[in-house]
Amino acid sequence: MGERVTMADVARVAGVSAATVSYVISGKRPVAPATRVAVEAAIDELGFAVNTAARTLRTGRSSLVALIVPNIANPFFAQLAAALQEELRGLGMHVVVCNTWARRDEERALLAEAVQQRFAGVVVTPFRLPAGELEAVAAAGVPVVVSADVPFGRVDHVAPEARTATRRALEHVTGRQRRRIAMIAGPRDATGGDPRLELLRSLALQYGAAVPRELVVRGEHTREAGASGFAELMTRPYRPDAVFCGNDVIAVGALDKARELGVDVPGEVALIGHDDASFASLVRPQLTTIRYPADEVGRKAARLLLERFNGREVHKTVRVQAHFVVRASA
Amino acid sequence: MGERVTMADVARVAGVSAATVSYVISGKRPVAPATRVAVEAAIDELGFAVNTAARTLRTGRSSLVALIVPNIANPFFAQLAAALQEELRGLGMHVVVCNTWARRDEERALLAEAVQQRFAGVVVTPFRLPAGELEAVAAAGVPVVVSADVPFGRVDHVAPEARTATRRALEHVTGRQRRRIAMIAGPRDATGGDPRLELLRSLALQYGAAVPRELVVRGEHTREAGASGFAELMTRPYRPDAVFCGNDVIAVGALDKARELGVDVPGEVALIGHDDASFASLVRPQLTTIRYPADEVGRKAARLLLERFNGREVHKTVRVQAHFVVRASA
DNA sequence: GTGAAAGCGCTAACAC
DNA sequence: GTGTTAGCGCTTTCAC
Repeated sequence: MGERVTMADVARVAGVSAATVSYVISGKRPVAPATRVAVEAAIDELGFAVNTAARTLRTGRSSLVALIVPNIANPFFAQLAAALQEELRGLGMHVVVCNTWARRDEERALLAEAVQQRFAGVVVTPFRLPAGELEAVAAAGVPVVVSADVPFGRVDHVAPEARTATRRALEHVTGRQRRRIAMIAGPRDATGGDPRLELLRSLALQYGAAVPRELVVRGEHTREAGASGFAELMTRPYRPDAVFCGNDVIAVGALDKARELGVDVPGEVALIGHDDASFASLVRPQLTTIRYPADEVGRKAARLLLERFNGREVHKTVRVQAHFVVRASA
Repeated sequence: MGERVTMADVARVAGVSAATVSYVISGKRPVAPATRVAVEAAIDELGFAVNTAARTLRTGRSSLVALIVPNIANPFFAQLAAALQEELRGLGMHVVVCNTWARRDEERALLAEAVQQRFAGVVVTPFRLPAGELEAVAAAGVPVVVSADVPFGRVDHVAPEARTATRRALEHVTGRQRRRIAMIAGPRDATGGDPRLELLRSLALQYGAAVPRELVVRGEHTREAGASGFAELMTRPYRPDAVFCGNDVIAVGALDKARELGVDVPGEVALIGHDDASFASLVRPQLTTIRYPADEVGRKAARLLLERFNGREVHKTVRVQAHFVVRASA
């Protein structure tokens, strides 16, 4: 079982040279039908599979795609990973998962490694990385797809189209006479600021609502931060009647705290998340949220990577549609 | 930025041979302190990193560990992945995620690939794979760690110790005068049968309860299967007053259906899951469940792999403790 | 304690 | 349409 089968073996059995075997597999130059058949038969007979290490060494291009995200245990990223892997699998490429824990040094180190090992590509959701550094990775020849609300330099980008969904959310909330809107946002030092907050703010005025500075609290994307953020908001003299959250994990934390404090959701305070992580429909009350389709992001990221492999040079942005999902929390 | 730095470059700068650079890095033979310092300085100066493709080609051993699971989007496996990656990261190893969708052919194909590409190791939760096939992988020289309730041949094994937790669950349930115990179990054709069901059954009698054949329904590990399984149970003339579920995903589906049917949980029917997936404390009522510590499984699997790298030959089983977690559903 | 050199398996010029 | 060959960057004998 430990016997390595090489192209040389296949070549011998098929009565051709190793080069021809290589060309049959890659299709990079024409091969006579009869030769092709013989080679394919030999491949099957011997159970040959290309040694990717040798190929990588020779071509300077590995078959690995790094998925660099804050935390793969966040269901949003887990689902993205599944979709990406699914899409890449047919091409013989593998997805390597890398958690950054939202730390800049980890983001940087992982990216550097992707360059050094000549990864086939990188799909990244940067969090604290300076925007320019992704361009450097792309310039070094590693295709980069960023999955984020805002662009990170001139690299391929899967971007949500969230304007309409956010409008719907505001319509929904203001239609129920809620005007004092708060947000439990991400940390202040996240690269690219907080586009979800900015979008909400810029749109709120049109609906006769506002997100005043004193109703914005910040923290990590954790349940704990959601809980303490919500608690803080409830102490404000100008108390919010609707609370948006940077993502669903935060929203669940807020829900925890609301229950603890005896604050009725959505009676007293409407609560709205972002992402539609798998658990959003599991919590009670079920989470009203702005859905970002993780699996579509994964598929589109794979698509962008493929185009790069096929020679595209100019960077490109593709959009995925966000949707306002009304459940019970608002 | 695209400039490759090789050992030869480092050797030139340090004024030694490439072999010495290699030995400094690997520590496989003694190097004079002065030489070591010079080499390390050169490595830092040039920002050298070993080319893993070349190393893999030469040594016949890659730095990749495959995580082969039914679905990485299941929070249990996502958490396992995070822990595994965390643990392996310091050793310069990477985790490749592979979804099998619980299909035997995928399990087989992924395993075969791990052998062909000489992966450093494999962590697998088999589902429909014949037990013997894992031994074949191990025999081919790829360290295998199986994460499953029961052994899959003579390979390393991270096994839950669930007896005590299951006893506690039975005590809890029977202490509340519930004796008609049902289970929504996994599919019949899963390899290794259904150890969770068997354990429950073998213990139930000691608590004056029983899990009669007509109160066992089966399906995939999905929310839908949980819902339809629960619906089916509710039509039984001998209606259960406690329902155990093969995992928490199933339990959530059962909860969905209970709500739909107006069945009070835990009033009419107690509901108990397995795993303690992250969402278990999110659903309402919060899920009472038998917790399997995913992150500990990930860490221990990494540990077992390391021991193999360091030369252990005999297979080994390590245990992780399951715990009965009482929440609101039972 | 260190170096020289072979070779892992593949791809891509360069022949013919 | 096919073969020959060099060499990717590393590890590891073998030699000193």
